[in-house]
Formats: sequence, structure tokens, C-alpha cells
Amino acid sequence: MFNPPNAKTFFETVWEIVLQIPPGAVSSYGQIASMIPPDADMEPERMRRLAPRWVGTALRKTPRGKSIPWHRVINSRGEISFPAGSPQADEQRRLLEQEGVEFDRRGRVDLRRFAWAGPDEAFLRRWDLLPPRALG
DNA sequence: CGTTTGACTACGC
DNA sequence: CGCGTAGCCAAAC
Repeated sequence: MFNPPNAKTFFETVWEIVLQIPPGAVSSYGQIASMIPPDADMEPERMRRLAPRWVGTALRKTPRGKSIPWHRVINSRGEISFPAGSPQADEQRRLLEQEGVEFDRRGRVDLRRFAWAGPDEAFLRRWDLLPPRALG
């Protein structure tokens, strides 16, 4: 599953989806994962468990210079997934606040207010992606 | 090569 | 609510 050339497709699909998240909105690893088409060679249940972490893996390898808004992806609890106080966490929070995303006292984003509704129809058709699953 | 790490989540207590 | 943990495996070392 996701061996070459599919691995490349998976990562690039992640980046393309993340590119669609507008300023001021956030998405989660799981939400991104749910928009990726199922792989014919993998059980859906298995993919459901694995995909979110692979989204994280894909984002870690985000290409520089393509203006991919990596900072708009946080975890399903509304938290930045880098260790609190790390330079990366600080930068991610700064970038989000710059766009108007608010954090509560515990450093969490209210997903009901800021979660991305998902890509529009045109994008879904163009990339043959599935409709987004509602955030839990 | 073998071992560790990791930008996750759901679920139970 | 918060905290611990099982499930899972590609990358990174």
C-alpha cells in the first residue's frame, strides 16, 4: 500500500488538499485523510487507522517554495501537534493567529468555529476526491 | 540491516 | 474534562 508510485500520489494528494484550506481556517490530519480516495489494495478499515499519521508524514516532507499552508493542519482536538514551546509550535501558532484563528487559554482552537468546511465541488471533481467527513 | 521515532485517533477510565 | 494506551508502519537513524 502506498508503495511507489502510489506513495508519491498519496503525499502529493495531501499537499493538494492542504493547498485548498483558506486563510483563517484549520483542518485536521484525520479530515485530510478522509478526503483521500481509498486504495484498491488496502482494506478501508486499515486505511482509516493509518492515514492520519501518513498525512503527518506527508506534511513533514512538505516541499519548500510551493506556498503550502502546512500551519493550517492541527490535530483532531484542536491542538498544535508539535511539542508545546517548541520553535515549530510557536511559529505555527503565530501564523494562525496572524490569520485570525483564536486559541483558548490551553492553546486549543475551537474546531466548531474555525474548522474548514472542506473543498468545493470543482476541486472534488478535478481531483476525483471524496467528500470530507464531518469532524468528530 | 535492526531499532527508534513520529505534525494521529478513538476509546476507556 | 484529562490522561494513558493500543493500533500501525514508513522514515529516519
